[in-house]
Amino acid sequence: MDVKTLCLGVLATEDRSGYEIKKTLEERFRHFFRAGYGSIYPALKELERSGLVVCEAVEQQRRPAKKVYRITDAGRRTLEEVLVAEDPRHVVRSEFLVLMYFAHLLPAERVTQVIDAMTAEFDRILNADLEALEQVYDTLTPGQRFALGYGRTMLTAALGYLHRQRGGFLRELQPTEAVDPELRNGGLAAAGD
Amino acid sequence: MDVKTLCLGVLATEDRSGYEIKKTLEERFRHFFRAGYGSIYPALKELERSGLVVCEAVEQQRRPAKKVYRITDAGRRTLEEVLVAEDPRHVVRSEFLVLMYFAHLLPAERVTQVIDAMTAEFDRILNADLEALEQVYDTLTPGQRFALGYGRTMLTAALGYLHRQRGGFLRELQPTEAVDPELRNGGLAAAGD
DNA sequence: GGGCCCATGTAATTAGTTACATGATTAT
DNA sequence: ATAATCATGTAACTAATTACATGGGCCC
Repeated sequence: MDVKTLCLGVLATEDRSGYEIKKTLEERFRHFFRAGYGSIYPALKELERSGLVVCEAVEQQRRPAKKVYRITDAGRRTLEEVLVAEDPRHVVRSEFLVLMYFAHLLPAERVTQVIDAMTAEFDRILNADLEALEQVYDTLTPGQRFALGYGRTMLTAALGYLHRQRGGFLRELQPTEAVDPELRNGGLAAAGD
Repeated sequence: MDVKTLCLGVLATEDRSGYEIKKTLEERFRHFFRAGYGSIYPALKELERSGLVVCEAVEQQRRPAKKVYRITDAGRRTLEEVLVAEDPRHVVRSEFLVLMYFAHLLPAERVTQVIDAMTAEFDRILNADLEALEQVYDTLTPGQRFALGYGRTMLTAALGYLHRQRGGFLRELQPTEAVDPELRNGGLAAAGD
């Protein structure tokens, strides 16, 4: 499943230009898929070439003209085929966790800074991006709600974990003051949620 | 941050061959980073070329010889520099959620099958892979425990969400029987956890 | 005047996956 | 005998990112 499939999926609901598809992806797929113009425009061109979408230039007042794409019947068939045939992957690639994993090799301030930056980013996604989606909850399909709810659940869990672990973790990284074994054990217990 | 950095990080703790690095990544980074031989071997070659690791061939009885890599001082410096300089990303790319997002375009059985497969995979990672790590909890650094705990928290939250939402979601996808608006509202409330 | 939004696109580069190629030993 | 594990590597390919290139309109 690549950006071509994504575009086809977005176009299955409504005709859109490449630019508008990018906006849609930013609004709705932000927390689980991202794509830039550098992959969207070539994808649309390729979809057109293979007859899965058609394209119409639309002039606008006081705006550059845009190329609006519409999915064809062949496109709908292909979309369903792809979504039925491929087994979907769920890949997390976290340089953040890699850095945490190697925390003992780094200055504690750096670790602190990275945790706080990650917390801020998660918080922003949850409270700005996903909140905006809640506003239009009624207009969403069950699947869109499912994906939204999944994102909300994961971000909430992540923020909770960061909040609970931050203090104890950073204390453990300080080699200067000896850590009470009881406390370290407390860290273990706290990790269990 | 690429596979080169990962290898350097793993070697910062202990000398290892490419094959052993792969095993380590599978055991310990499975839920947030993966790399195959096709990226690990070239990475080690490049690290050696730039003097960040050195390599020694080790003959073994009844086993093929292996090339054990050791990190150099320059390697340790570079590793820290990279981990301090780059701001780490945390990227989720979920074809699973894409498929859920487009669930209304698919047969309900397909959606069911995909949810159940995802559930099984999460369950396996949580109960086999991460459980094995708990066995050696005492030998882990705080950072390794942090990463482990994060993974456990996320997987538990994901499994909880899938478990809670599965029934209601699949019912909503059935267009045959009309859905009681009250129930649909119930789905909304349930999504709020 | 500066910066952002709308709007489309290409080229070079990066990075990683997949498949191929080889081969001994060990366990079932 | 057959599969799995140990062990290394390359070549072709796929896919996406980043940077570049262009240009009008709108808002402060």
